[in-house]
Amino acid sequence: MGRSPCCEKAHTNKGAWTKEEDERLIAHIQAYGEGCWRSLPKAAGLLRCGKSCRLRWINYLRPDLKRGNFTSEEDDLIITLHSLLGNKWSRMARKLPGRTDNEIKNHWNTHIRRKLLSRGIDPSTHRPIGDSLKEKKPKSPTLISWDATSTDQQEQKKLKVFGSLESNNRKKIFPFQEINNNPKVNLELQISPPNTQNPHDPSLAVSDDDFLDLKI
DNA sequence: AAAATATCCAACCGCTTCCCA
DNA sequence: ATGGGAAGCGGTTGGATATTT
Repeated sequence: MGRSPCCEKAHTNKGAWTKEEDERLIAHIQAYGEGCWRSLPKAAGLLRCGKSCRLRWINYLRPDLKRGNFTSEEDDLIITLHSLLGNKWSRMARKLPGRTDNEIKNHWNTHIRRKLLSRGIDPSTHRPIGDSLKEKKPKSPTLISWDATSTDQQEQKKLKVFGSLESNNRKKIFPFQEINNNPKVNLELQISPPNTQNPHDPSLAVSDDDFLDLKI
């Protein structure tokens, strides 16, 4: 007794979308808006599962998508966000307007991971590979550091970021100390895990999104 | 020029979370 | 409080394209 499938799979198309399918989906969403993905395919005259329609729209057809190559600033932001969030691609996408979670995930796996590895940095821990092997458990607060030395400009600049939360008095404090103005190169982050729950007053809970409301 | 291999990324799958009756 | 359906999310796959041999 499994769960009922999200859609009738017997008569649905799979694989790459055709131009006509794209046009149908765009026309339908322009007319009726997003949402109700389960019923959308039938209403739009598409032989697709609702999930597939949603994905196609979000990852490819949405008019606000940026597309094209990632800038080095976007790369840096992704690295920073990944060090804070891990593989929370959709959360990262919220901080990168015009980019989708899928796009960021693919870019991470194909470009950024390799870039970090070539610099001797473990992409999952953001620590030098040697350190990652030596230390099994990071102490709290977690220190994340990496060397992103720019070889072309021979810049040696550092940004230190200190984040902290104060839940007792309804204040969130993020004293970010920028030692230099260029976050592209040697970057060290010191973070503490967000205090997402206060047993005494749930209204004081701070979301990870609040914690990440950084100006990087 | 052809075959083999590597890379990229759109799309799928299945699990989790959210929401509402 | 709870169960079920819908949406969201992240890991993975597979096909198209690029590069190398």
